[in-house]
Amino acid sequence: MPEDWQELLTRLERAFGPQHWWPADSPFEVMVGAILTQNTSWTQVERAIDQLREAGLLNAGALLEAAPETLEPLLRCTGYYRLKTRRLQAFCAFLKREGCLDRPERLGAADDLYCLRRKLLSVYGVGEETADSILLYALHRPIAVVDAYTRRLAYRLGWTDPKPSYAALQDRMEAQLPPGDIQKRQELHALIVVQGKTFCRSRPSCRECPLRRDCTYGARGGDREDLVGLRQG
DNA sequence: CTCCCGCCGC
DNA sequence: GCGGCCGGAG
Repeated sequence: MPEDWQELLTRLERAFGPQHWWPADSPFEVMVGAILTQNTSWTQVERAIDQLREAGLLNAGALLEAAPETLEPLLRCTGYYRLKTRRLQAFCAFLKREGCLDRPERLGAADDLYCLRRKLLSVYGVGEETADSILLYALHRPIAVVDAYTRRLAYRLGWTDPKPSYAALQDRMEAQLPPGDIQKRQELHALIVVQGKTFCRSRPSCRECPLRRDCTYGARGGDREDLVGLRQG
């Protein structure tokens, strides 16, 4: 399959069904999750969010006022817990500066997409992927999210070099997606994550992969599971 | 042991 | 570009 992100979306949706990520959660919860999930599995993030909620700290005002020693034990299970305590509080301080401490969903309401994106990137602990996840899933802005799964999949499909830059890959996705289509962008990223966890893992399991016939990686013999027992290492 | 929806500071 | 941050699951 030549590079075609809409076709990819179609095939993944056929394989895995619609995902509807984060529809029920509050925007603030999505923002917290986006920060906590940095280099961390989502199951641990859910635990931490539950613990914050039970402690009554799942709102920006409370998080900002809380002592770091209060937050750290609750974030411990996500790893980098001291770092993430600082990042969460930095983000809440940013919400306060923007005048939406108690209305996080209104963040950047008056800003255009790229102005708001630049603001987010200026916050300590918010990089491109975190910023775009917040824009797309918490604030419902139309922007394509790139992550490690996206890079890996694009490379294995034969669409890119091994390490395309974030901006380069994002531009290529944006060039093919209907402008302003939020739902397609949300579903595409969600489905790429599912694909990345299920089949296109760092140790790929290509045998039952829905993209097997479209993928140059599998066709090149990249399926490591095929090699188990044949290699000594 | 590796891997997990990265980012910062050097 | 690279190491540090960090715990938990497989």
